[in-house]
Amino acid sequence: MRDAQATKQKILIESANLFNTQGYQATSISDITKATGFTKGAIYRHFENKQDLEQQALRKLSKLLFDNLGADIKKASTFRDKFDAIFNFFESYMDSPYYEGGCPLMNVAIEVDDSNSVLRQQAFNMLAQLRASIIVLFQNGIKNKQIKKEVDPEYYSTILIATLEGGIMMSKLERNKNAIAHSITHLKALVRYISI
Amino acid sequence: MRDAQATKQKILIESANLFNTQGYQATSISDITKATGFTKGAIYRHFENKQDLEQQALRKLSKLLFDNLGADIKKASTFRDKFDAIFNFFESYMDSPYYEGGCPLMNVAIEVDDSNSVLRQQAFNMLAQLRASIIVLFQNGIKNKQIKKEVDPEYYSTILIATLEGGIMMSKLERNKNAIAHSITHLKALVRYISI
DNA sequence: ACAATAAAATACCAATCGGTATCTTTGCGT
DNA sequence: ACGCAAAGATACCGATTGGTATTTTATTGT
Repeated sequence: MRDAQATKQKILIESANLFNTQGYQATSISDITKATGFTKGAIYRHFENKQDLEQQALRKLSKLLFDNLGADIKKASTFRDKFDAIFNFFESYMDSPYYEGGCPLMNVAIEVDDSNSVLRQQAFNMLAQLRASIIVLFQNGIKNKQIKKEVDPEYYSTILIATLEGGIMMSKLERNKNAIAHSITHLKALVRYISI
Repeated sequence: MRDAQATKQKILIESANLFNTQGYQATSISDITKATGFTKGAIYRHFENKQDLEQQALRKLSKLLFDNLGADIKKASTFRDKFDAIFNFFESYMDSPYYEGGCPLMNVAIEVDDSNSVLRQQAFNMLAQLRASIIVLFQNGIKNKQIKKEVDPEYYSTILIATLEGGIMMSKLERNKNAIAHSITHLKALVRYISI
């Protein structure tokens, strides 16, 4: 047979890219055939329907995101460097070819507000996972006496994510890095402020 | 004749609502006919095409936003109260029936990344207007010796908007006010910090 | 070498899209 | 009271949508 696994991955990668840049609803199956070179027949062999493809594509984006972010955090040794890894990761949304359309989490969160949407639930889970991994950093910082013990990890993780996501949105809209750069500068000062 | 002005306004209001909740591309003309009770004939009498309707609807949302926000800011007397007015305004995105779909600026910014899109340009202008009006507050605060003179208005206005928009996104996704509430608490502390 | 079968291409489907041309209704000026 | 023009309804258009049934192509085991 032809390499079924390879074509499925290609369809997944290309459609994830299109979904993240143009939007999920705005991307048609025929858009994906053009991008992949495969026909509808190939696509519907590997995916039940468009919803299924959307969900699997987002899962791929999510995995890519957390794998890379997790690796970057792990690579950093000091807790301050770990936060910098997060900041750099978000700044890379501006020029990384892997996430052409910006943050997949935000893109889905804004596009989908349908209550019973699986996509929405996936975005919800992504936010939970992102917050959880940041909370761990704060907790470890407190445990290791690098962060003041009265700091509320849930509170500060929320501030971090909100500022980063908002900064990305602004920088994408203005097509320059000022907003995300300012956001990161501010968050670094904040981290310094709650450090011992 | 029937009240042409009234029907145009109704079409504008209902479509603005749909665009802001479902998305621009995701809202079809027939969606609008169902929401307004008018037929396609009526819609295309008042608007050249869907793009034209989208642009006029967004302009209406933008005007509504800045009229209300401007009035709230004007009503507040002290500079601290003026900032609170901004914070309250963003918090109201969570339950105000006027902006069911969240912040129109962010919604358009995320949905549209087409370069030559008029909608994108409108969102860009909205961000510029929002930032400008916040910068004025900082400048006046400095002039009146209520804010430290070394504060950079452009920098802090960016932080404010980023944190608020990000907080709204998170709160919308999580369907509770924690994120936006934390964001506002943090920004209030920040304003206090740069106050004299 | 050749079936068997999985993978992908092709050809179609009804429904819906944005948009237009035409017809009907409404209300104002006279 | 009536004609006229504006407002809106109706009926249609080609293109595209997501999806399916069927056919062709390629690979593997024997």
